[in-house]
Amino acid sequence: MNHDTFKIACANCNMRELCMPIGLSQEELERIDDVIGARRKVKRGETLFHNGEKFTHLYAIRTGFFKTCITSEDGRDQVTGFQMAGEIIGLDGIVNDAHTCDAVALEDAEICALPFAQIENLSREVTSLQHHVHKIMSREIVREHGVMLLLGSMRAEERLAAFLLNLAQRLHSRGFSQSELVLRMTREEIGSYLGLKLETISRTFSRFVEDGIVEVKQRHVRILNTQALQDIVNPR
Amino acid sequence: MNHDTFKIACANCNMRELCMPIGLSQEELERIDDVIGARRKVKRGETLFHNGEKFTHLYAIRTGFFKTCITSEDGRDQVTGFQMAGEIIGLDGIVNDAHTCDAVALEDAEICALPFAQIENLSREVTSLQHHVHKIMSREIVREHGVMLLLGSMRAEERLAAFLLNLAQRLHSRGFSQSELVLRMTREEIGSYLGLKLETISRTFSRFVEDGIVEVKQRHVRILNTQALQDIVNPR
DNA sequence: CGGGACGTTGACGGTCGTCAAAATTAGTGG
DNA sequence: CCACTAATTTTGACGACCGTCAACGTCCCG
Repeated sequence: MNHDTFKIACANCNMRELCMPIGLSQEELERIDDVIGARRKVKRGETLFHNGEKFTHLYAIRTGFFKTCITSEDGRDQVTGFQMAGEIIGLDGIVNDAHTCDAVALEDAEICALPFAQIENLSREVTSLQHHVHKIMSREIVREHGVMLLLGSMRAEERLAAFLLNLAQRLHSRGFSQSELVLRMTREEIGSYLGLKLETISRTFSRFVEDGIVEVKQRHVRILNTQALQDIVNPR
Repeated sequence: MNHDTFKIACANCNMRELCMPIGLSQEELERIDDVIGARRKVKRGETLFHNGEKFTHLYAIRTGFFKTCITSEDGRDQVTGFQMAGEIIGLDGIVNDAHTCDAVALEDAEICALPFAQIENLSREVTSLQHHVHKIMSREIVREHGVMLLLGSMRAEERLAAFLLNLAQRLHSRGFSQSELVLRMTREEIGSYLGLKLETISRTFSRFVEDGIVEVKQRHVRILNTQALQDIVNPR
């Protein structure tokens, strides 16, 4: 491995509360530290893992921003999610010991590689870790249910509004502004995630701007009227 | 509880290979038996659990057919999946200790209630059970990725073709015919799952019949040309 | 400063949703 | 067992929404 690797103790990691169970004892934290193989930098555009690759690790995002996407046999592409600091990716690989999607960094990122076999070992002894792993997987299932609702029953405006609100909320919970966000992905990637074409994304942004709901300057978005976005998602 | 409950040993259950890890020792099988609370009958139209209900059990389907569906605040409805014998439902409830969807029996069914706390306990000791639980959750995540691809990038014909092939394949792996199937759900429920209106489902069925790809008599469907369906899903 | 990736906007057409009516089936109670 | 009602399905006409194609504009990076 000539990757750029390094190591920081979980106890010193500011993402701890997000990716690890809270309420661990000092001893348990140290044991988890042993599990963590290495931190690694991933440059913008590089893939962390790709479809078909053997599954060995989960990855906790320390900094940066990723997309995961699948490609069907006939070349159709679908972004299945955007992930940011504190989130875990690679869960899809467990079932068949191989990843079924690509994880691509949309900006320079740092990740912790977590050897899954060791996570299973340790979670047999540390109950809170075991439960945490179950929760992370369940959370992903629930998130995808939400995406199915969005893709199955919402119109373009509703999808984009829901997308912006979700992104803003996640950034806010990480200490960023809840009204100002920088999109790390292209219009095409947003469209792929939302089941729309890039032109529709662009047009819908323009309509939001006309209506004074957001300001858009390239990938910089400022939400001027959160309530209006919520009303679009949840019309009465 | 005045539910209609009963109990059959896992060792005697013909669904064992589907819902439980293979290669368990006799002793391990017996311990899993202790975990299983009770089998229960669920009549057509009844719900096994519903949105908001406290999460305590996973459910293994022994016989019958279920749908799971979520409802958004403004009343939008989305079927998130159809489940049949051998499949596990309720995984969405883990993350917040409450179910986030309804599970409704589409035909009379029998299920095994699996107290999740006991599953966690036992899977700390039985490695193969632990790994099996992880695989089941990962499989659900991968399945949902597939649905996202379908909802995000396929046209009506492609969605329905993919749906029929998936159903036929799952029934076939359970020993049923791979060309003859009985739909347990309405056109509206198919439409909700596929992100289409019931009229579109009906029309698309009619087109398949015109093209000699399937025979449809109400909910009885006979697939006459599997290859044609595959070509629709995966155009070259 | 120049080229390529990305984004915006317009015109037009197709797919699917909406509304409506009729046909068929399933369910219920007498 | 039959009659009656409710539920489901089919089919048609029409329109809205979004995709397609095309041209142009903008930004970023070497």
